[in-house]
Amino acid sequence: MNASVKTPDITRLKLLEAAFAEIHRHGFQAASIMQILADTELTKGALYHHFPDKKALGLAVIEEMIRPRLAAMMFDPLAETQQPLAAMQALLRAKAAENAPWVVALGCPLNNLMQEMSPLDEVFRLRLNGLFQDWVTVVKEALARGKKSGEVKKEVDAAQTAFFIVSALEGCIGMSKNTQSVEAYRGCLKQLGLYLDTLKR
Amino acid sequence: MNASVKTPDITRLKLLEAAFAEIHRHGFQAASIMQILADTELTKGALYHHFPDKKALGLAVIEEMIRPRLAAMMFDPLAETQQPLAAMQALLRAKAAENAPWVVALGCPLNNLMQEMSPLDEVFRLRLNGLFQDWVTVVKEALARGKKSGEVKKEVDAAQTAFFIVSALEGCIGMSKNTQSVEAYRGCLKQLGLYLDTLKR
DNA sequence: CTTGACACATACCAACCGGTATGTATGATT
DNA sequence: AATCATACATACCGGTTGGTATGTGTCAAG
Repeated sequence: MNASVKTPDITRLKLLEAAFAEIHRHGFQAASIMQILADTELTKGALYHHFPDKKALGLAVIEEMIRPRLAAMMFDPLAETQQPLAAMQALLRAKAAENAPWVVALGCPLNNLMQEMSPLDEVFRLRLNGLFQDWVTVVKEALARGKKSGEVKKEVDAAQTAFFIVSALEGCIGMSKNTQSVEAYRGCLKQLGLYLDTLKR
Repeated sequence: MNASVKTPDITRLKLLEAAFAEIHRHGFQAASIMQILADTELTKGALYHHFPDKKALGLAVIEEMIRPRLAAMMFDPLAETQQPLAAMQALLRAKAAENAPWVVALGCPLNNLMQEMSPLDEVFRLRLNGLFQDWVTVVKEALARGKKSGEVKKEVDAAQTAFFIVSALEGCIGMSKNTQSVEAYRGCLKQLGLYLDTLKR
């Protein structure tokens, strides 16, 4: 009956991708199960076979879709750098250089979910905060290495500064989404870059 | 029948206050009309007499609840200062000194709505962005005055920097909400303060 | 060849949603 | 005193939601 018979992991992946897109567009609460099924051309039988409920689907999206993307984009480039400031500057320049930054249209998937779900559901909050804290930790340890290598001022509080950098970046993305302006986005990234310069020794 | 007869503006205000709280808790889409009515001990007749639909109620909350509060808290202190950096530092210290910052629990009402509604509804986005831009403009003009008075470096791009400052602040609040940590909140505000110092001449 | 687990599809449901239509008490106007 | 708009209250409605119960085709094991 189905075109692709007996390929459960592919089906699951299709559901995750569609759910990721739908959640990114409308948020978790407003994300429609029916819309996800329409996008995937699947049925409720398939979805509820792979996920016990909507919440589990959302959590799976966080762990299996958002986390790996964020890791590839933000964690890996800072993984073992001795010059975190230069690496982050390069990262910001690369993001600013995109001709159609997708984050300006719909924002950062992680931040969107954090703002929506954290005050509403403790399980969601803990998962999202775990991912966020991992990010902050990556930046923090990179800054610590930068202090050792002499790129970063010794006075810099690595933990607080890392938290602030990630916060400011998410803030820039969020405000640019609201403004719907790539120009504002690039300007905000530029100012964040200028701030990073002040951390140099 | 009703205890307070013929007091339409009071009724309207009660609806706005309850709607503001409900929206702050659950976001606009998830805000329940029935819950607002339960909180106010009113009925649908009252609500739909004062507001044509839910959307109009939400927009009224933005203009009549969020805007004045934001203006009192953030606009007025910077209105005519010649030392914007000092004024903002004082503002940040005051916010950090609160023993139970309400923004850590539920976040900034403006930012919450921006993140949720901007990609979904253009009317909402324009209203929210209007308020946000007013905020940025207040900061921008304060920075401009600071440049004139000699407090702020001349190289500072007032417009971009103002956008960044507000973005970073909203970012700090949002991330702290997610972390549910007053300590993180204070640390983030402190780092924002250190950034402001770098704008000094 | 049969059995049974897996991977779905179909049909159905109670709950809740925003919104509306109608009824009614009150106060001001004429 | 009669009229009428205001300011609500009550009852109701269609649509959508997430979720479930049941049916069915496929494949692997025995």
